[in-house]
Amino acid sequence: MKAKRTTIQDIATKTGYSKTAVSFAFNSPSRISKEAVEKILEAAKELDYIPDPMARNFSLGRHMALGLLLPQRAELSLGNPYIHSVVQGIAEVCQKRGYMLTIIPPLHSSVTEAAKNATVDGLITLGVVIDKSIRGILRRRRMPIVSIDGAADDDIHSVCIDDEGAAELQLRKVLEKGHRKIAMIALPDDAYSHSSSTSDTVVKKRKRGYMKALEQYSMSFADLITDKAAATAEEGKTVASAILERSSPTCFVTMSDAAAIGILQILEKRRSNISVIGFDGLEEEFFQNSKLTTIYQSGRQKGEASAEVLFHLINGEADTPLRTLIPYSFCEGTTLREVL
Amino acid sequence: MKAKRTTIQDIATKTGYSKTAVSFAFNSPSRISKEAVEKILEAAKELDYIPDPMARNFSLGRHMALGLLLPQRAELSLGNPYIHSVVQGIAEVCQKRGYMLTIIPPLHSSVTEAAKNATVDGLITLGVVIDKSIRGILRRRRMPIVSIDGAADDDIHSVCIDDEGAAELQLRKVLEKGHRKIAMIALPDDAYSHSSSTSDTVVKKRKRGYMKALEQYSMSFADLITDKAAATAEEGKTVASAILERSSPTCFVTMSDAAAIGILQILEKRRSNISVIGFDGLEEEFFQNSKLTTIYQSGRQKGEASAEVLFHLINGEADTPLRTLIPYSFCEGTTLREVL
DNA sequence: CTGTTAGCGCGTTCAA
DNA sequence: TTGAACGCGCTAACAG
Repeated sequence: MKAKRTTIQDIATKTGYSKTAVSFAFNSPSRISKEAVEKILEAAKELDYIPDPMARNFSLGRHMALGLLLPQRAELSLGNPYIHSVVQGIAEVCQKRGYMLTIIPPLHSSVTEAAKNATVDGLITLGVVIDKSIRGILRRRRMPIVSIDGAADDDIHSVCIDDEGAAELQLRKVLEKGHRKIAMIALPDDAYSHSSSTSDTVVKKRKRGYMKALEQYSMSFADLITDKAAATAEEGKTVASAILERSSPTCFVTMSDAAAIGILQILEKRRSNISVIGFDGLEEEFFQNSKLTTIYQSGRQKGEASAEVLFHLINGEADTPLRTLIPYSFCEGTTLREVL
Repeated sequence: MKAKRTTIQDIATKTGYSKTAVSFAFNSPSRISKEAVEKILEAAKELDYIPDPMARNFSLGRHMALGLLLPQRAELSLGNPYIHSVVQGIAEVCQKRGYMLTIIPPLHSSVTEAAKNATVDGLITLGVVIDKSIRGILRRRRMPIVSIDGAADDDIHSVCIDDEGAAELQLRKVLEKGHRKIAMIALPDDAYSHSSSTSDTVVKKRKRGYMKALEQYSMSFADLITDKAAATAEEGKTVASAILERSSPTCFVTMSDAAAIGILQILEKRRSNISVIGFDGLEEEFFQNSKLTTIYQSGRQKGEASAEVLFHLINGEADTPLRTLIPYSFCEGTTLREVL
């Protein structure tokens, strides 16, 4: 039926050389005579031969690809501009090294299944996803992994910011502006991983930071209106509407810009001038138009750093740092106002 | 040195069954006795065995991955939010089918090389990249391809909008508002592909649309200030600065929001209220904060449609439409003002 | 230095 | 339920 691809054997047969010779002609031309190389390459051209990269990689025991394990459904994960900037960072480093970047959505809703079937040389995870079963699989598959924003209480290589410090800064800015009726919108902690309940997650770290800030004003969590929202505008809207039903904060503090943007939309609709401060920060260019006050962390830098670390691990370099810290900064916008 | 992964052979040896039996235990348990399945799976657990997905895919002649061929360096491609939404759309469909999405940056700056080495079941391209050499490679590799925003004068499956109509609409809106001193910022046409010079590219189609709109006002291209900019904020800034040096348009018309945003930044800095209209449209949520007036096309829909078509091709379905048309719409913002 | 033989990698599948 | 072949290219070891 369908004509078969030409293989290395076809070229060998056609030229009268051996498969080995053909392989050499492509990969180490110096290993055989100039004449042979020429003949072989010519025959290859005639027969439309291209070595199959899959067979090649299989033979060489590699994939030439890094994998990014999405913690949730693709719509949710990739809908977050922060995650997008991480993807960008990883892709840049991959490109530099001649690698591809494989985005791996949960398989049958299971990150574990996805990890089993990933055909890549190493994995990067986003958020808290590395539970025991996944670690087991990766160990068995001898697949290196780097975690971005993962729990920090284990021996997995990770890249993150000082979440505690960043959160403290975020809330302190709010308190400095005089806000006292504050709605605190956290990220759901254990959305993906159960093991996270005992791990030191990003959310927990940030809460410690909030606590520190509160203490400086002799306040505690009990003085806040608290709720949760995943990092999507949709959830931000929902939670903002719910909160405004039952109370009237002067400021919303969120753990993601995505949620903050949803909240802003609700506020705009109501012509309310309640303050909002987000977390993440969009990349430079697209920043300016949205004047959201936020804590900026560079997803791109995180992506780059994690890919860099992962390549170290893949190449078996020993001196790879277990933790990589990325800087953060307060980014002034127009959505955090002084309380009069 | 490093302990080897356990293979199917290890399980076979340990249980006394054959490789075949082990394979069946995993893939079609009904083919062998219940007892055998149990023993084998238990042994597999003990020995920490997981079938190697690469070997599996190799054997089955597939990859379980779709590829997205980036037309330019990753920073540029992925920096464009429109492209990001395309990625999102593709990823969603991949997820639904249990596939991965492999992002393939140009290899050694060559898209052709990247196409040679892509280990995927099919490719999606963005913009004009399918020149002769790439087509040859894909033909030899028997790799199906779908082109988004590609030239439409060939036999490659493609997904696009009615660019001519959309461009006409865009410029007509501008003319209706009374603008006559218009700066038209096109996309560079043949940035990636030389063959495009004879193909009916997106840029050419849009120019025909502009022409139609101009004719309705008895104008021609000669009445416009024209220039080019790639789809990045950076290039938008550069070109805006250059144009403002030598002339004073009342409106900038661009072929990408990315460039439009750069232009807006320059105008804001100058406190100028020159109008701007873009092309692409950011996804819903993140739209509202940037009030850019633009022609909206859903990158996500394009991504979904192209992946859907590609899966049809991979599965050898015959009834696959050669052209898929996605809708577009005018999106009112605040950056296109009436000329007094 | 040029070229070949043979076997590997790992799971799948046909014929028995 | 199994042995052997297969997919496709790479490479150690060896011969001239």
